Amino acid sequence: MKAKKLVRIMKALSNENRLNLYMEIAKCDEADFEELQCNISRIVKMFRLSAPTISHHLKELANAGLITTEKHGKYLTAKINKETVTEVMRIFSEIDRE
Amino acid sequence: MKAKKLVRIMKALSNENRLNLYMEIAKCDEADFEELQCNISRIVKMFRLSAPTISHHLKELANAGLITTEKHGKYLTAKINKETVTEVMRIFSEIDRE
DNA sequence: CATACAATTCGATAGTTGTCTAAATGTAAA
DNA sequence: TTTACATTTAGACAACTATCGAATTGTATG
Repeated sequence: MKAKKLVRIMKALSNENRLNLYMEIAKCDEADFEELQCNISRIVKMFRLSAPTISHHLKELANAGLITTEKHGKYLTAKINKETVTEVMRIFSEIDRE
Repeated sequence: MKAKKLVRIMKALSNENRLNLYMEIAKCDEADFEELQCNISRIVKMFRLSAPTISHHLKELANAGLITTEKHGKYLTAKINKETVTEVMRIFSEIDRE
């Protein structure tokens, strides 16, 4: 992975609210009924942040390749992009081995 | 690991120069003669950044628990804190599994 | 169609960060 | 002890970011 891409990933996770948002999305992935759980309007209610702010954060997470989003009717759902997780792990595991 | 700690780690790696600095220190760890290789004054010459800026970045990396530094005479050396690497990997591997 | 609600876009603003230069401090060696 | 060099501290400033409220757009449903 290019350094710039990794920077974008790290930057996306370097804000507490955005990191929690990502973690919350990760939790959903675990659950059986994704559509129900990872509904963003539900998340907007959970976090003490305005809808525009959540929308902005989601875009940054998506932009970094950390999540993907899908629109179902008027609702938005998000899920983790595991490929990116794997790539990040590979980088850290190399550092660990050195 | 607490979210706040992870945020500090991510923030430390979210700047391109600081990430490259960290990677460079990781490379040193690989080499046989650490003292020679990871000398910070050498790194200051490598990067197109002033000494104060490098000093500032090193402090942030150290503050996040990503590196440790040691002073040998007038020289400073740095090395990767592998414990932190392991912790970060654990978090990502959990996300990967979900 | 009109209403309600989800999400996004826009524009503003306070706070944070990366970087520098200048000055200070620490340490080795002449 | 003077000099030289490594590093840090302090202070400043431009650029970036997180957040909001208001306005807009999209979509389902009464």
